[in-house]
Amino acid sequence: MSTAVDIAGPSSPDQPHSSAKIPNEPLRPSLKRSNHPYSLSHYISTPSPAVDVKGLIQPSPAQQRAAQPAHTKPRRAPSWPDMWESPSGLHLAHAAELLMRAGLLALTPASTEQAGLGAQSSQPVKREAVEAKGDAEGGGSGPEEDEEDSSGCGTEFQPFLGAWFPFSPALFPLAGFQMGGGHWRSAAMGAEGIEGLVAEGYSPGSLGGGSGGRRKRKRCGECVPCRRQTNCDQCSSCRNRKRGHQICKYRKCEELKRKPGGPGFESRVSGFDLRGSDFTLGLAQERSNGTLDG
DNA sequence: AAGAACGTATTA
DNA sequence: TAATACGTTCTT
Repeated sequence: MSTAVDIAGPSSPDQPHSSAKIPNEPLRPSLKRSNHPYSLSHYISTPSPAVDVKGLIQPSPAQQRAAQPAHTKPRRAPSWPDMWESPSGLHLAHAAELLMRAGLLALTPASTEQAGLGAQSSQPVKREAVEAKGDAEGGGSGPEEDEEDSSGCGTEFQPFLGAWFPFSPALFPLAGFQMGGGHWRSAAMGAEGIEGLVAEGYSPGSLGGGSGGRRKRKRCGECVPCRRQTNCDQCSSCRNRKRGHQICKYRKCEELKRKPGGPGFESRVSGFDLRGSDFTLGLAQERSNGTLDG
């Protein structure tokens, strides 16, 4: 009896009726590639409205206008990515502020220290903001500056978040939950986490929200259905390809069949402890236990 | 709940 | 620009 999990399945590779464009490689090169051409510093230094961190603190009038509802009601309630991808980032910043007021969101030691300093004199914070602004605008920065930026991003990123980014890095997993579905990475990984996402097939645009649309997950390339190279041409998806826009049922990635976030998503979020790094530590533990992915 | 239909992101 | 296919909504 041949079942759906049989790689040969209803249509083995020698059968002629695989439809139009079946990749020989089950996995796209972009998925396999571990070294993404873009480093974190690229996204930091690349001007992008979605990465305009300065705008999170003091949104320009234009950004504030953009944040207004302005017109029609959304078809559905904003999801996490929607919030994350807000042109000004105001949703997330606002949420962070509310959490901070509620005492749920602790600043990193660096940030509290900076906050104290800022109470007396906002100079340090301002200076860093200005420097970061220069980076973000990337205006006139020579190649040597790029070099410096990329080499130092590992050490710059943490103060970058802790000092004047108005919320703890612990918020990043919140966004990451939805961003990556089963592939999200903890912010405890810092730059690695983000670059990991990129390396896993998330285009710069999808990460930064460039196009502002929803992001698509990609097939894992490793599950049995992904390994199939031929369409069955018999399932409803194959027969109804023109209208259905769906991949053959026997080739549908197991990972994509699950809801983004997967089982346990709710409990992980509800058990989220924003204070301190307990949460990120827990995530690391989960990861090492192998209970996180999959 | 499952499947169909559609919108649209992504890729070649 | 067309093809592919993921995500969402609608229908059964």
